[in-house]
Amino acid sequence: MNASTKIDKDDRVQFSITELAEEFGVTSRTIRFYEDKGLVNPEREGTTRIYSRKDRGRLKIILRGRRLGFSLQDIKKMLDMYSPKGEPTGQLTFTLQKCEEQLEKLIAQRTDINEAISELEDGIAQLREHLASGDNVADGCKKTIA
Amino acid sequence: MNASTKIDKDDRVQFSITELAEEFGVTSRTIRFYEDKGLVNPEREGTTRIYSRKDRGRLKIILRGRRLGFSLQDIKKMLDMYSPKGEPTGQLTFTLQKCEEQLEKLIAQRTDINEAISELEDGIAQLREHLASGDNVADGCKKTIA
DNA sequence: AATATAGTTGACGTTTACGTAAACGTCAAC
DNA sequence: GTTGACGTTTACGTAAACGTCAACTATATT
Repeated sequence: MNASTKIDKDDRVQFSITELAEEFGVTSRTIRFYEDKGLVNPEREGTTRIYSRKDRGRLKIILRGRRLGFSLQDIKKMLDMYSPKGEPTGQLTFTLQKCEEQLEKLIAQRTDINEAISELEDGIAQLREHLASGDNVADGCKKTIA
Repeated sequence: MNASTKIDKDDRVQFSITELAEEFGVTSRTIRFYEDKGLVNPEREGTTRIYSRKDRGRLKIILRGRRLGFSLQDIKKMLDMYSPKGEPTGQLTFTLQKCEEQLEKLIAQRTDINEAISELEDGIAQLREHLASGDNVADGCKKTIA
């Protein structure tokens, strides 16, 4: 049980926690944390975690979900509703709904950020004026920004 | 000490905590919290906080700072460097620098958000396709979103 | 006086996504 | 037979910006 059980090289079937951690640019602590939260459930060899390709896939999904701003809770639900055998219709509509919600949130955020950016740009311009004119601001400037 | 000390109506000189809380749409607890953090320092009449117009101005600044995404710490520094008597030059350049930093952060955030939005829009489109075609997704869909 | 109203302090709770140490097991290599 | 790398569990810590609650106090009105 050595050369035969040992995996070849690149298209692995099993992965260690650190391998996946490195591959995805997170710490193993993070991956264990996801397990705590019920997002992954690797096999065990004794106590050591053994990750399958499927587990790896789930991790990929989790990480993308995070990038897209989903909470781990939402991601869990999406994954949970996926696993059953047959019709993933429920899961699909759920995911779709969550995606749409998130999309709206992001758009709202973008709006906010755009406003903040405008305000800041204006403020910066005014600050520069004051600094250039050596203005002895007494009480008027703070109204601009701070 | 009633009709004379009582403020007239609109261009007040003193404010209670709840007045300001309502005006700015925050709870009084929040305002006290800001005081804890050293952002405001209202007078006291006994134990009761009395906010001056200046305090109110500071609150305004604080709230705008929050909207612009500054941390309370940064806001505090901006405010702190303001109060001294003379040249607010130091404060101005500090504030300016912070503003520029924040502007960059916000722009970076906007970029991230825009990417996320694109990804989400794509994902949503694909989910819709699958749902429309009644696709019996086995393992391919989850690669899309979840 | 007693209730009502507003205000205060202090301390702990909340949320999210992990970090960080402690203390120990396991396995291969030297 | 020890070293070192990697792994495990348990559990408390962190950061930000408040919320919540309990127990008082102070003032005003009934």
